[in-house]
Amino acid sequence: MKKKLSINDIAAQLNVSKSTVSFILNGKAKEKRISDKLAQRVLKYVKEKGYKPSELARSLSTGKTRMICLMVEKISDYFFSHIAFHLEALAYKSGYKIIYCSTENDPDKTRELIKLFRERHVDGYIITPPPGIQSAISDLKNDLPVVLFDRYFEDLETDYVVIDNYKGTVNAVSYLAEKQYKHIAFVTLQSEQLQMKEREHGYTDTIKKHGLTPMVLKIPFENDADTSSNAIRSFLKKKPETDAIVFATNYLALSGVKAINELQLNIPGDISIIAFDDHSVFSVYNPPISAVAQPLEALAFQLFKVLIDKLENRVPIDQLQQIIVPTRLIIRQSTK
Amino acid sequence: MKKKLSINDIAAQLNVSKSTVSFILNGKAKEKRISDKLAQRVLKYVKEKGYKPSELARSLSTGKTRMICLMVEKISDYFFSHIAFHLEALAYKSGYKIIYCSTENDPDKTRELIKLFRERHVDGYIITPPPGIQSAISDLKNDLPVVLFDRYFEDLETDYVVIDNYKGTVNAVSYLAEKQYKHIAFVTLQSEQLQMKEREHGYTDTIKKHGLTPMVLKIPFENDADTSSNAIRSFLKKKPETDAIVFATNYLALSGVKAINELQLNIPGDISIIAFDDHSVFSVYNPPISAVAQPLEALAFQLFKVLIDKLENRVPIDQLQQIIVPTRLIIRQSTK
DNA sequence: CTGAAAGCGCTTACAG
DNA sequence: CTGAAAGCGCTTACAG
Repeated sequence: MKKKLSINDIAAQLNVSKSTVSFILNGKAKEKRISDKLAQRVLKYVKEKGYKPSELARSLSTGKTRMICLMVEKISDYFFSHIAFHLEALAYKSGYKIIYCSTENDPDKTRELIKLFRERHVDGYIITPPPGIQSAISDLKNDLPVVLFDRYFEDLETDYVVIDNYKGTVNAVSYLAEKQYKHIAFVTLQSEQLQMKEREHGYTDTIKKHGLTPMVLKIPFENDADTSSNAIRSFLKKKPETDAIVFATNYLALSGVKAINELQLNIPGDISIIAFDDHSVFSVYNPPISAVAQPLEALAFQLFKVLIDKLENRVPIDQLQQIIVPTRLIIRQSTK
Repeated sequence: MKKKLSINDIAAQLNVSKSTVSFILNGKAKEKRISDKLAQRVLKYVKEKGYKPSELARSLSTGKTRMICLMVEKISDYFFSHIAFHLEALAYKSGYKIIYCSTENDPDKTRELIKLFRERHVDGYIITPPPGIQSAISDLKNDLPVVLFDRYFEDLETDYVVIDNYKGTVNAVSYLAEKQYKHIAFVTLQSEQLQMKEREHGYTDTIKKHGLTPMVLKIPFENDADTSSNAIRSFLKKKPETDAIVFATNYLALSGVKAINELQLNIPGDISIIAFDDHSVFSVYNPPISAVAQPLEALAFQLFKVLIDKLENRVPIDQLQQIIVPTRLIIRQSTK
């Protein structure tokens, strides 16, 4: 392995001090009133030699690592892996790198992860917090920029970027109600997470507004495809009048389709469905499934903007930035 | 923000030199014959104060960052995001962190990314290489451990972990042939990638072995769901005798299902299908889709093992490690 | 058994 | 306009 060049080598070769080289490399030549001639000479040499300063040394010196920690519930989920993809593109343009990790919604694991990333001095955090870690988040945000997403804490003031969960189900249910569906059910998870609560409220409020009766099925949070489709099947047997279902997540909708098929019912002939949270397979499904879509790229954009504005001091560290991104109702063929 | 403790503070408080503290913290107390009493005192104090050495400073000093670069085609793909998830769990246990990036199969972007990660001194690389970057990979692996996965180069000796693509389609086609299907088609992408070639060879060889006639449809690499399902539909119109299809990727299979539905054909009544590469939605699809599954966790395990064995010098740097992981044929209801 | 010192490769206040 | 020097927070060969 060929020896890596250091700024000392460059300085020695060129007979200038390494401060001068450093200033030139960091674009402070003008500011430090270094002659254009010298600057050009250094730049040319550096380019020739393909010298790149060590980010490590720079980090130790500046205290900045240009790394962002992306802490999601599970990186392999459709939603999170797409956010990761879009964030990467944005970070790339700004010279930041992203380290990810999965909390699996476990508060202890999350606290441990935060500790580990602090040792590595990442500059900022993007987090989908599990329940009960308000104090860890609070400590963290005292020291570094933190933006929560997907969910936040009502009892903790933080920056966050979320979608309008409430409005999302309001739109879905309103659409169905206006199409004259009379027995619109809601299938959700047993979860205290804010975003789930809000999806449910959007459903309940809209159902009532239209003078209909709410029918809610709650499935245990830990479930596999079979247990949830079984639960949905028995629910439908008990409520055969159901003519439409709004699902609180995309995977619940897939289990729902399975249950509906098993009951030999037709979508949308017998039952129409709308899923919260779009999925790339929905458009190639049979039938293509209507969805309340989370605008992934827009979310990632807002997330990155909120964080980078703090990292680069464009927004005061203590100024709250709370962004609510609207959802989009995509009607495909799973609704009449 | 409370001032972070440094090793100097610890040493000063305890009236010992920082070398001693460093040795104790790194478990070299015995080796350096430091008294148990002193060691205990230091450890206790460090624990009390919650002191954690700065990984950054340690990295600059040791030249190791305990970071691994995971460079995949696209982090949001089902396959890659799941590999990322499993790798994270393994890395976590070993004290490594993972930085990801997406090449989008672009050689120039990939070369640029490698350059950026080298500046950051990551310790090792896990890469799904785009075509034509043999020389960049070759340079890289001269300096650092690199393991390719999903695909590799026939003209470059490297460590790699791949699945047995050839055997994967052999198994799928054999299964169908033994079930007496006579007109088994293969739908793949126009791609020169090794893994695609091998899937195709597995198909062709097995078809011939059974005395059948190969029918191959190649869809442009850049495609959306509609163009591919259109292509499949016209293919099926031209070859109405087709009684089974093996798809080279999971998304092609979804497009295929769409095309088959549009033609009012029944799965598996009229046409049976098997997809290469399982997907979490397959089991909740209508009908559930049979698949040649890539064992995600096993792949991640092998990948990590190959890399970590080199990072920790358990395997000589120049000893090639080339692992081929078998696929698993999962029969669901899309085949009779 | 333990400490003083050099070194990793940068940045930046300070001095001239 | 430019350089010598300190500092970021560690590790580790060397000396005693």
